[in-house]
Amino acid sequence: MKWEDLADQPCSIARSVAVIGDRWTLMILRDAFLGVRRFEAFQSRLGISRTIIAARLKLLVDEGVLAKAPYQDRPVRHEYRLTRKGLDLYPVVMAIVSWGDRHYAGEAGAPLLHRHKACGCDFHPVMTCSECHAPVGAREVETRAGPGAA
Amino acid sequence: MKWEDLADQPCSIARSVAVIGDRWTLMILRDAFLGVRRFEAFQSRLGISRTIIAARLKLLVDEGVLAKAPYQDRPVRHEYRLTRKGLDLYPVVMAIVSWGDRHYAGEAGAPLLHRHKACGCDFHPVMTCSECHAPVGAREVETRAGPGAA
DNA sequence: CACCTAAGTTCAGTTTCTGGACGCAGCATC
DNA sequence: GATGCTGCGTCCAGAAACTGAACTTAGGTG
Repeated sequence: MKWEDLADQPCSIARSVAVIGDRWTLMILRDAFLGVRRFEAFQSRLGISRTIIAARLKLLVDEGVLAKAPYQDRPVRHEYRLTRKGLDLYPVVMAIVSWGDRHYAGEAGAPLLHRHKACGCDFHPVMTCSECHAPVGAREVETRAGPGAA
Repeated sequence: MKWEDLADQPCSIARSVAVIGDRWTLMILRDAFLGVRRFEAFQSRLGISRTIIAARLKLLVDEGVLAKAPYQDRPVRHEYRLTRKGLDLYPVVMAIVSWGDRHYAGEAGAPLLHRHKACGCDFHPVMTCSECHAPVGAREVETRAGPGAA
């Protein structure tokens, strides 16, 4: 299977991974959630090839995860902002952060802390059931084919 | 920045992405959560080069996400099982599924349904605050440097 | 003995990624 | 009015990753 074929699979993971599953795309999204908006900023923070930055940003814009908006005229300059669809990736990013905090933080502790403005506490994300609101673990779920199956 | 340097960054995303941020690794993890355990099964389900399967499985075993256990002697055959650390990736996988369901399922609906055994309902994951148990959105969080910052 | 399975490994050819140089538009400075 | 700077890209040759197909190993089957 080629990676472009992933988008055509009857699988939400495959379709998502076709967009965000790239090596650097997740790092770009991390920075986007931290408030980075400009090409130069993404490039200098990540320290990778401008070619890749350009290609990844274009893919994310094409997919509607980021939107390009002018922030000045003469010369026209654009910035990249998370769209609603992009903001919906927050649980993905936080789940990855949380896993990294748990398994790779080491002695020093987490590199970043996240404070929930509503309650004022530093928190970590907990995945809960949309129906009964209890935390859900891998072993407590049964999977079966849905309406969009092949 | 090189791909391998990600693991040394003072950032939980970078460190996690160094392990699971590969396109095929996430697909392997999807299958692992669906119960796939054997080399041949991963290979035939994904339809990609055996070389890549072998390399990705080895990385996941080296990182302690999967564990290799013999399931028969004469000849010895091994299977790959999710470890505790691997099972901790469930929120990541479910968050990706959920995003794909929302933005790429189309008319047909979700390819897979997930039933929470505890309450018996089909559900989607909701990210909540570990402290106040309320759902958390991207805009409701403040980030700041933690003890493990550079 | 010939053929089969599971789990890899090896290899040559192709694709993708990479760093570094370059292009370009509009200022600002001299 | 030539030179330089900033922001945002594109281009190119070399390096790395991926690919399919064949091969290996260790035993099982008819």
